[in-house]
Amino acid sequence: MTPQRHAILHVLRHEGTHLSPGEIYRKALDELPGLTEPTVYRTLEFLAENGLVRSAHTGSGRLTYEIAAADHHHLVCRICKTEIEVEHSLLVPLYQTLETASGFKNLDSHVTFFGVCPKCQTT
Amino acid sequence: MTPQRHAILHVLRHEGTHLSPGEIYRKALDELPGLTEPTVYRTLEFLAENGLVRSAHTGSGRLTYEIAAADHHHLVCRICKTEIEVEHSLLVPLYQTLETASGFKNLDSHVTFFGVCPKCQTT
DNA sequence: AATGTTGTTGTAAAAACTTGCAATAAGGAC
DNA sequence: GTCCTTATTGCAAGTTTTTACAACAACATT
Repeated sequence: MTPQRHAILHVLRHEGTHLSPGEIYRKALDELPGLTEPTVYRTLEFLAENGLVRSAHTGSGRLTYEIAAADHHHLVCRICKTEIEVEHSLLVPLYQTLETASGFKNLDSHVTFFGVCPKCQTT
Repeated sequence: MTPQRHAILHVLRHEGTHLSPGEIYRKALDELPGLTEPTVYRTLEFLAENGLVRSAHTGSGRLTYEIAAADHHHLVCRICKTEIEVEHSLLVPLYQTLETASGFKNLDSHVTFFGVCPKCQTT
């Protein structure tokens, strides 16, 4: 655990929500001047591989990171970008089906679904 | 339908598989010299919104595009990147649950799941 | 203590992607 | 046909993300 990794983890823990690499970089810079962008990207990748943070896809194909907590997924409104969390328990049946059907194991516990939220359905 | 859109659709139809925006740009350039990168990105977004192509997330959070065909999803091996298709029918129960639980509608029919394929499980 | 190995970082540059804006083309109203 | 509106494109510049590589620190071996 290097100072860089601590700083980035601290930012994510403190913010509590998911942030883009750029946002993380700017915030972590306050804590650790001299930190560079490539390090942030590499560190986030490292932390994600080791289960300390989670990455989530945004609609536009960029990654966003948040501190690892209880397994959950995201459901994002395509129109207004409102976002709600989905409990992992809802996916368990699907995951069992997928594992049986494909032979794959260890399926990712952080998927982002897109749809249209109740508010935007009426507009 | 502009020449740009035709060229890009043609590339995707011809290749049959999913490609990155950069690959699409380089291939479409042969068909339509003068085509520019921003146009490719904007066109892909447009075609995806109108259901002519589909975008899929890669592990690293980039988008990849393929010609729209029967609804399906992807299951990608985190280790060796092997990729298999998952029929949409397997997700139908989950989607019904999600829609009931959240009020969201019109859930996206192109999700990418990550896991470890049978081959890589033994290694 | 000296050496070698491994892993992490910063630097510099490249590649990928996005944005704002002016020019152009296409279609509708009159 | 002319004018107006809307949509799409290319250009130029910006931002974000990735890559290659050299320097450095930590640690094990001898």
